[in-house]
Amino acid sequence: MNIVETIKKSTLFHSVDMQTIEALAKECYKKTFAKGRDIFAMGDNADAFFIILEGWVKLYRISKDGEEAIIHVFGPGESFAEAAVFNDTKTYPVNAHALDEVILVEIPRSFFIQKIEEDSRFALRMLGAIAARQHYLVQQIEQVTTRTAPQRIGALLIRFCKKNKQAEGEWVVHLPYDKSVISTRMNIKPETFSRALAKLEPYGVHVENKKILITDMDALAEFCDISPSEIPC
Amino acid sequence: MNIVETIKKSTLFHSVDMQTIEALAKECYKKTFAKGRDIFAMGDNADAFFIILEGWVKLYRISKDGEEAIIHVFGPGESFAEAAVFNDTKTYPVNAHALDEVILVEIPRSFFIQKIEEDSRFALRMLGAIAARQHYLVQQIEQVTTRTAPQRIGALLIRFCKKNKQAEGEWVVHLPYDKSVISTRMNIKPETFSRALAKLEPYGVHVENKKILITDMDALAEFCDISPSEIPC
DNA sequence: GAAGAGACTTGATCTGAATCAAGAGGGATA
DNA sequence: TATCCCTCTTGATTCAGATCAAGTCTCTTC
Repeated sequence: MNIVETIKKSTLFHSVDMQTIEALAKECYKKTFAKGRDIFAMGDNADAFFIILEGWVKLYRISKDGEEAIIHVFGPGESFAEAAVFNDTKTYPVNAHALDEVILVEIPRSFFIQKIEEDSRFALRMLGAIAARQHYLVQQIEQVTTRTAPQRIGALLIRFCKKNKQAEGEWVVHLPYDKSVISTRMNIKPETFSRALAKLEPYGVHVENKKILITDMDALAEFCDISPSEIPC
Repeated sequence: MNIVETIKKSTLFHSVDMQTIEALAKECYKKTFAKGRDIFAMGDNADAFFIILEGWVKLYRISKDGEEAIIHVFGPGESFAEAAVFNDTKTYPVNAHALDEVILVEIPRSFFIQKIEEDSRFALRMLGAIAARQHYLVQQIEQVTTRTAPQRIGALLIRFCKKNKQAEGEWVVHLPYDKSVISTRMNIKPETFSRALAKLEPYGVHVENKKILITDMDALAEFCDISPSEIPC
């Protein structure tokens, strides 16, 4: 997939016209990071943000007592660190880490800001996209506190399903990264994650290493308190 | 306090020049809501957002099983529902409720968008402000999962202190709304809230109804894992 | 293919917060 | 002033998830 296509498909830019995207693409760089490499560290100068072409990136912080807290994990088509570009401090507030081999499109701050200044419609689209992400965060807060671990894990599986369609009535989810990463991202200990996944068996969730088979989507959605509109079909 | 001053003092607009604010103020309306009134409901057309002159507003949702989840509580000088104005759906995703007598400045969507279109520096400031709010939400998620109830409550008290300076070494916090609202906002049950507050006594927190006296800020900050830079002084 | 390291699972126990239950205080109303 | 209602506190119990501990499985590396 080329840069223009990637940018156009990303959630941040999908409603931006091709002309703008082509102009943007000319100013961007494709970068590859090997598994385990840091893309940037907390405190680094935030002079660019990123769209993921391939691979998975985790954003995390280390608390004073050495605990890692995963803020978010981003996959192909998603952008990250846009907000940092507008920060007063102009530095990244988190660390970014490549969970596997990652290919990114790097969008320089300078060009992005220039684009906002000269094209108000573009600025409005960016505002809308960031507001949408904010809405997602609000939902996250709601979920963390009102749902049990099995419910949250079930909801995550359903979200993964949306990307992998399968034969009628059955879905196969291939976990894109380690369970320990997923559990940390969800603020669940690995032991609890393992047990919670087992508790989903009665709702048609069958686990085989990183491959998960879902045989009864309706029962799972019901258990997780997911509204019908959010179920993939 | 007049409208211009209020807008200028709000976190959203504090870095915007007076000329723009005066133009904005001409298009705004001052509105008063009695205690207990709804300011808007989930699903309503989002054709304005608000800055609080006086009083406290809670944003909340009702889950399918009837549970109330408080997303946020806003006080004087703060703005809310800006993000809804940029949403694709263009409706409010939450309910807003007056916790006491509330005086608001209502900023119409149309004028706001027009302003963004004609003034790119203004657009950039808005992006920055929304990005900052996003940063706050990320911190919230981190706090909810990594800190105990007493730690989170202590952190809240310290945040309240920043607004009420007091005699050397001692602070008095007057809780601006009911403890039950605070506890719901923090996703803590009232019983747990009461007990957690009692657990802060050894760190110099003395409770007398809605008045709270803090005699040892350093000990409290240490217990709550608050960095020195965040302690008011 | 054997060895080792890391990822994952399973079991036992502990703990923080929710829940259930009852009572105390405070402010509004008659 | 007495009554009522609502908020808040306190106590006893339960439960979800964390922690501690001991495997098992899987993949890598030699």
